[in-house]
Amino acid sequence: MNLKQLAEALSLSQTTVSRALNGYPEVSEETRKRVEETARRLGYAPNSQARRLATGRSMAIGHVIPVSLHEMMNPVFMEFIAGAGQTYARFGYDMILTVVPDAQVGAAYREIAVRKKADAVMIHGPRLDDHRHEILQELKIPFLIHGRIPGRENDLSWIDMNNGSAFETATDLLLDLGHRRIALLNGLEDMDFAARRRRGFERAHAHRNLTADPALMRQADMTEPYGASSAHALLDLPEPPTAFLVSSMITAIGVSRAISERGLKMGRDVSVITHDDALSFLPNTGDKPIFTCTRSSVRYAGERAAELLIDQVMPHPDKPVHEYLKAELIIGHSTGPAPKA
Amino acid sequence: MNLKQLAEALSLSQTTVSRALNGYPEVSEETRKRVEETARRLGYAPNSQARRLATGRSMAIGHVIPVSLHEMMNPVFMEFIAGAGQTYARFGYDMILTVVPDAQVGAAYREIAVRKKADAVMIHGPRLDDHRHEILQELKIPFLIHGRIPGRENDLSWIDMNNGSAFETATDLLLDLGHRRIALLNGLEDMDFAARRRRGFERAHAHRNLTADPALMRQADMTEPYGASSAHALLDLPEPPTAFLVSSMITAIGVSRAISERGLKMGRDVSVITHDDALSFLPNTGDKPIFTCTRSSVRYAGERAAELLIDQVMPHPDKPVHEYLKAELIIGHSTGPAPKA
DNA sequence: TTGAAAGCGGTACCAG
DNA sequence: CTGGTACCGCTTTCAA
Repeated sequence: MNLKQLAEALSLSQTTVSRALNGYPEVSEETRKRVEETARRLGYAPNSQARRLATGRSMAIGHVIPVSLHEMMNPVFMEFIAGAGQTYARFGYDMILTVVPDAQVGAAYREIAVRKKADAVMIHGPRLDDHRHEILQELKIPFLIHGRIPGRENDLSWIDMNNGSAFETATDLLLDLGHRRIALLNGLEDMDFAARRRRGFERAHAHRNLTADPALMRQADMTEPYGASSAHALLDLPEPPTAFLVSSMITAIGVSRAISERGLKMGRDVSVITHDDALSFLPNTGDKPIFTCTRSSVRYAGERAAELLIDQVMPHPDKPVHEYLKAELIIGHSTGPAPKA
Repeated sequence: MNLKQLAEALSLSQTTVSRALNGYPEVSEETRKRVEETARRLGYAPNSQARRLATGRSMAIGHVIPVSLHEMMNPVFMEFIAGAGQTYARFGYDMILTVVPDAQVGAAYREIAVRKKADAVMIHGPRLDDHRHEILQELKIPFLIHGRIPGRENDLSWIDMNNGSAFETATDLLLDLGHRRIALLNGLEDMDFAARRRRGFERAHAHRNLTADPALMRQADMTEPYGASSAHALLDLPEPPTAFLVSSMITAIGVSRAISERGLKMGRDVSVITHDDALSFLPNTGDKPIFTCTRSSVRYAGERAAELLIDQVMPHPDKPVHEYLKAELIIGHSTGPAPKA
């Protein structure tokens, strides 16, 4: 069933039928009703490819996600995607998802732009030395960054959470509780978000004329075993930390495992604060959640990001947009006063 | 840069240029070289929409994933998607991902089919009373099921793991170790995979003339808290289980947390076997992994699924295809002989 | 071996 | 308010 056939069935021109279906004002109400009714009855829907070709708009947004060695970003990417996807569906946009090895992301973006597969694209997980935005600017395709690229905060569009201040606040809480040896289990610090978190951690120390001990700071892919083995190693030190600040719930679960494996109790013997991305399968909720955390929903970020990007694509003024999401600090069972030495 | 411009730049017809680029044999080697070289230099790539319209093939596969109340499927869906996506990229297919509320999946599939957005689609997470395949058959679009729909094992294409026998084997292992009160923490049993796992669990008991105690069987979304609270509740019973068989690593982590919260030791006081989907962010590896498990990589399933589906779309005989993935049983730290009563 | 031209299924401009 | 028609950019048949 295509437009031509539908028009014939209605004894109308393709033009009129098309106009009726697309809500043009110059069609009589009566004709419109008849057209819509018949279209529904015959199950007609315009062929996407044809419409795209004719309009020049693909009504699709592209996401290129790298499957790097750093697999740990995946659950976060994916949760973000789920949020964005819902928004796209609501606005009639398609999401085209490209999953490629790190080395091919540039090529993947280029394909999308030059073959006109999408009207805009999203950048995930920016690194300190990221160059994807340059490719995209050269290709003249609108894009939005989930995160920020250092030095390009003002002229590129992005959505991000307050990584630095969230970690500063969390560190403050621990310092307020009397902890003086605090370990940081961070993500890989060539990622912008991790670099910011570390700076926030150090800032909190600096404000009290303390310096964070480098021996207590680690960075790695945010797996569960990373949390467990790091916690064991650090607690084995002659001067072990009394608290941990962790970049991911998954890693925090590892830390909590190590703590109980040593016969200690989290929140009493060792305090833990984690960042909680509010991943749907790892709820850390209730009136007093397991982990004290800084929480910011990645899924919500995805939803908002999609809206922002759709806005950029609309025939609009396109000044860069920025959206800054504030993580909340939530007190759970995992923190308490530093034990007396 | 479009075909016309490229043809002009080369002083050739669009026809010849198109043929040269698409590897048709009737083009002279010399012209082909020249065309390819110039295309590369000018950064030409054919517009996808136009090509799709002309060929009638969209070179895309659709995935519709429901964001249900049962969020817990997400990490599994997403890992599968990541696997499939890589395959698509390799074969030059696009993946179009639609994320909608449960109630709209039918409509979403219909949209894809009738607007010709994709050449084929994937069905995720089949339920016992699933009807998606009927819609798709009516729409005459090829599809593949990740999992099986009861009663339709022979005439529909699917890829699945051996849920039943994997859980039967796991239960056997526990019974061999002397456990007689074994708890099952299953996913929601209106999902086909969970129903099969339960039957496998019961079968293992039946083979020894035992019956599994219904009081020890639970089903729910596979969260971490579900594991922890269930384990606590069950271990509080007058006759507590000595072993747990769990449907997901995430839930198993909850179980392990409950065990240590009670001052017990997993693998000595309480045994645990979990199914391990080999999610990238939850590695359970090493020469002796934390959890004894049945393991089957969902990501690999995604890769294979994509290949099978692409095969179906190719101009080919299209008998239904089935692929049966065998989970391996891997012994970790979490299992041991049943404690003396 | 190359080219002209007719689609593919829509949208949108220009007349009437 | 309705219809004719020229594209959109590519593939593919038919001729040369």
